[in-house]
Amino acid sequence: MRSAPEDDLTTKARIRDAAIRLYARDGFTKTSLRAIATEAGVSPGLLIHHFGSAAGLREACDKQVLGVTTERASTKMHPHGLKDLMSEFTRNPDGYTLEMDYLRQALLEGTATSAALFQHLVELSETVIRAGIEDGTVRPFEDVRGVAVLTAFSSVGSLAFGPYAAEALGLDGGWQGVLQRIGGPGLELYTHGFYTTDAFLTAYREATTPDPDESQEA
Amino acid sequence: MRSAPEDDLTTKARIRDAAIRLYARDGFTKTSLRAIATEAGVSPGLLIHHFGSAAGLREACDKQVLGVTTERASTKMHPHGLKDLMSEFTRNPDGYTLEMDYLRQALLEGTATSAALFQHLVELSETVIRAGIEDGTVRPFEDVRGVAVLTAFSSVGSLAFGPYAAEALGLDGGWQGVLQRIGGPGLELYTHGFYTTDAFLTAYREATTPDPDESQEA
DNA sequence: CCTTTCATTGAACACGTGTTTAGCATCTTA
DNA sequence: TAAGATGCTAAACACGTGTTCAATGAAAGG
Repeated sequence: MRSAPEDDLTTKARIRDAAIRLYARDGFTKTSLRAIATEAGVSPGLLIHHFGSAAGLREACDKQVLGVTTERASTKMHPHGLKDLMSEFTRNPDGYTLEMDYLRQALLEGTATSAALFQHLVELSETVIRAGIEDGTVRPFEDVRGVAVLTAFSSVGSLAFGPYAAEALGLDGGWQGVLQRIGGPGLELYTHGFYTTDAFLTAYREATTPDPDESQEA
Repeated sequence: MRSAPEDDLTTKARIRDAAIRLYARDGFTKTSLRAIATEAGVSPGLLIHHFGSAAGLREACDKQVLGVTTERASTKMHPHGLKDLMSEFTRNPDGYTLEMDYLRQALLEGTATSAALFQHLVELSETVIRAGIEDGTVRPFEDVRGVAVLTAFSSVGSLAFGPYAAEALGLDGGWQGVLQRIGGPGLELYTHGFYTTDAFLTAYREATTPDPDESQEA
């Protein structure tokens, strides 16, 4: 009783897939309707006949990519943390690259979609962190949301700037190789920390909690 | 015996500054020559008369912004770590916003400039980390460059996606407020780590060091 | 079979872009 | 003062963009 999936072999779906491919590869602003039409082997007018406008096509692509990724994410997310998703990813890295590159471009685009994407990731991080605190594997941070934003910065940063990091690390292939290289240091950082002492933290706390009677403190 | 600085009041400099302002605010692709001309109170043809082409104007802007920021960064970087730069920044946050927003756009742009910028930041992070390891304040990581990439992800992420995080945190004003909010959790994370146990790290290490004679290990 | 609908195309249009060109005014310099 | 360079403008050009429109082909339905 599927409604649309069997519709996925039509020219309309072919156009959509071609658009997703080019959007993911070259970005949204640098991809013209004519380029998509050529990629799909079709005339430019047909695109807007099927999707109404360029914005309509973009919307359909967003819906498609967001649909499959959030579906995958939610099914892989509920049981435990990111572990399943990470192992799933490392098992078949190529299965996600198209959607990931698309999300990367959407993130770099600088529109309301980018903001929504980022904030969605923050919410997700916060949920995971709270669960980790609950079962005792994650430190009970005061500002959980702040930590969630921080981890979101790392995740999103690795996705958005992974290709550049690949060059810096002498790897080839975009963010996929970077993720594997980064896993070790990341876990090391996340279990043992970065500094050897808590001098910086205590100094920061003393500096940022300026109790009004600071002279009487000693 | 200054060569150019006194030239900084001419219309050519006014055009350049107007361009930097618009580039920083709206991004490069969304800023047209005509918009810059209007902002500078000048005719479109004058821009290319002074700078040869749109690319020439862009280049001049890059040179200007990169010049002042790297000058500031190097003078503030040499003595100690980021501490001076951070305190300097928190003291007068508005003094850097224009250049930072410009760099943000350059980072999000997705050209060779973005990659160069990121890689420069990785080098800088690595230098700082190595210095920290030397004086004993930073943990002696195996993969220093990997950690440098990781910290670069965080820095660049906070710059690039700070505005979105501001919305997620209920702050207003872009990445400036986010940095202040993030400082505490960041330091907490960097001194005590994220996890409470090293279970994840050891599990990862066991999984990723598959010595060929694993059965004889015990 | 005829008709009606729909997918598809090629050419055109309006618009915004970077760039060119000719002209004008203004300032410098001999 | 006359001449020449320079700062600057207005109008136009070539080009790429998204979009429209009339025409054509094929498939579906009565």
